[in-house]
Amino acid sequence: MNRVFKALADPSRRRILQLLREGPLSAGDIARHFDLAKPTLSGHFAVLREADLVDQERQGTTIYYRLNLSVLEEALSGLMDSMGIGQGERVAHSPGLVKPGK
Amino acid sequence: MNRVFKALADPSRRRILQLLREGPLSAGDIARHFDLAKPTLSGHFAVLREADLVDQERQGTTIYYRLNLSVLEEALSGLMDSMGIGQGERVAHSPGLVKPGK
DNA sequence: ACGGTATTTAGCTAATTAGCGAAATATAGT
DNA sequence: ACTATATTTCGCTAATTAGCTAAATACCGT
Repeated sequence: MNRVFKALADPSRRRILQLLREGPLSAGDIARHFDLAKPTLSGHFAVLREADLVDQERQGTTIYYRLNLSVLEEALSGLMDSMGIGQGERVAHSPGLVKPGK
Repeated sequence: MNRVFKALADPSRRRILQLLREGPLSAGDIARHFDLAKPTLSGHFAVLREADLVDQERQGTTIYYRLNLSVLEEALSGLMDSMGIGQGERVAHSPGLVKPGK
């Protein structure tokens, strides 16, 4: 859980997670959105992977990254709980499920 | 907002925020909970202040820190929004107010 | 086996960070 | 003015981090 917050501390990494929100992307796809060298991005992927925020899947020569949303949710709601934020229950907006507060 | 996540990346600083959840505490009060030198803690306070996560108020010779909950909420819900988490509205549990999703 | 594409690993540098002890500052009381 | 207490600033060190280029690895097609 500490790894998650460490991972979230970098803006590029937060941006990567945002991009993955739409669906899996290859390392190259992601790199196209940044002005950083591939190895630099690769390092960011490693950090996200170690925090378990993304999963990796090789498909031929390209590697796809997929957002692990549950880990992010867990960490954020864990922090919110520990800070006493949002003790309410969460109610879906439109076609909705009820998610318990913890 | 980047400063907030940078500030949250350190476990000691998260712990400090947690302690402040109960109410304002002096630097010394907080220091008592840690095994760190005062100057080290003072550095953490500075980071939290720069992130606007806490307010400082001098009272005589002691300085009190108060949690700035709204900034924390803002940052966390901002991230959640950008990640597509929690698009539901938040409903208070018991004696409650309704907080809009964004 | 070779050549091409995708990605990571290795090795480096510069910047940032967390920690410390010692000294400085600020306020209160005498 | 002096002493005591609370906290910060200064100056340092060791560890971590983000960035780079160059080289290595992995897989595919021929």
